[in-house]
Amino acid sequence: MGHQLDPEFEPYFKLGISVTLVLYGFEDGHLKIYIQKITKNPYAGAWALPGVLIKPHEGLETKSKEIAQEAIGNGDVFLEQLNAFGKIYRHPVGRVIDIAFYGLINMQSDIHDQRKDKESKWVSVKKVPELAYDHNEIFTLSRQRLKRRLINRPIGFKLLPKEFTLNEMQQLYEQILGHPLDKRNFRKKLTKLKVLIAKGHEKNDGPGRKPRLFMFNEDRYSHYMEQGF
Amino acid sequence: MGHQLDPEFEPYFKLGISVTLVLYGFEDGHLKIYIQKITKNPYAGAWALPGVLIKPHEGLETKSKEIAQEAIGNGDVFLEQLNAFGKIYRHPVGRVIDIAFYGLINMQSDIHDQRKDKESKWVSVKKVPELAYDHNEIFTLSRQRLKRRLINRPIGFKLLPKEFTLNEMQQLYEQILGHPLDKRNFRKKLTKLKVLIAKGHEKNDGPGRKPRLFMFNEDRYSHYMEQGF
DNA sequence: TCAAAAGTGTTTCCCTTACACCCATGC
DNA sequence: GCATGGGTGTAAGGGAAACACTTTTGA
Repeated sequence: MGHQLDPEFEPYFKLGISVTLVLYGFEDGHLKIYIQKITKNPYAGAWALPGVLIKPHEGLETKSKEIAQEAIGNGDVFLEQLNAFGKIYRHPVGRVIDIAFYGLINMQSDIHDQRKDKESKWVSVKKVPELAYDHNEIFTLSRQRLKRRLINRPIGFKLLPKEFTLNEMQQLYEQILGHPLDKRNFRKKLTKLKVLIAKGHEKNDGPGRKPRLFMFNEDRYSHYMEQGF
Repeated sequence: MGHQLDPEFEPYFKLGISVTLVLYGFEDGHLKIYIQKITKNPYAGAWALPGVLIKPHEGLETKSKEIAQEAIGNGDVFLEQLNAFGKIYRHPVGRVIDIAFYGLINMQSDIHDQRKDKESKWVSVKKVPELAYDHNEIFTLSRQRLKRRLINRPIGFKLLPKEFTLNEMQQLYEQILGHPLDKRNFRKKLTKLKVLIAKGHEKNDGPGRKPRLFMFNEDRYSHYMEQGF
């Protein structure tokens, strides 16, 4: 900033702020999140969500995109702020307030680069291990938010490939909502919303009938994104 | 904290964090928020939401309660975190990240003390003036959140006096939602939810029939607060 | 007796839910 | 031909929305 700090304010400008990201993807019928191993002490060797401390001149949204860029080589993905986490002794180095974001990516096209500098992996949301700091708490909150958002907005598409089958989409919804859905009712609702455009048929490797492929209708999509269902 | 900061982390722990509060009340059929005049430069004389910078050992929730305590002499009110606001040049003194909360109070019983040290007032949400910093943006977001919350949770009661008439309650809902409601449908819904307990009749000063008074059913209330409608 | 506010039911429509069988394909 | 996954329709019930008049009271 270049400001000379007024001494009156001096005791206040001593906090750290970190930005943490819960990145969601959908692959092989499973909802997954991205985690990485911490390389530095303290907590070296522990799994954690990607995140960094910010410097005074850095912006929150910008930084969250940078985290995505480092994780998957792509900073141009859907991100939304979750909440601030301010437990007083949260970080071992000093007082840190964490601003958490969650992001939704399409694992087929949005991952441009798997990171090399740190050990990282995508884990099913059902098998998330113990994480460092209070990251399990952040993860839990992000799941609740994702569920709420899915009910009110068509964010599901962010997690699906360009072309997808209705059964894939239903699997995704079931995993986020945490309960099974009726196939016919699910399709009826989609039909009514008119958000889908039919494409051809996919080659299916296993046995069984070839599923129909769909894309989503961008116009309708952005309409519902603003207005809600 | 008493920590000696590792030099590696030194450039990071230089930010300021403020907590800001949008306090809502309902009076004379109007939804209102609490604002106060800033006494110090910069921005001296401008209206703003109540808020303060925090020190490294202070907690976010604790601080938001302290702000309520200073504003209305009562820190025991409903508060919920809104969002972090991180515009880089938001604060003239240095980089400040603001964590905003909103609160709901009953103006008849929760205001124990009107603050004396600063000029302050309650203004209708329809007449909120230009505010300092980015407080108008925070206010706007808080209104959206309040609306969303009202649809899913019975938070309306937080804003009403212990005993209230159905028309008062409907007015409140209409103001938060921003559109008129049908009187009969509104009452039908309330009846079905069984959240109300009938009390006596109020003395009405003007002309017109005496309205029935109601209290809310605490058990039902907390049930819906957890589960949603 | 008039003005002002409170109170009260019915109908229609649409969305939600529950539910079971046939179709295409690969092996 | 059989196992595997994909696809389809109908009926019943419940909540949402539209809609207008009567009652009580104070002046």
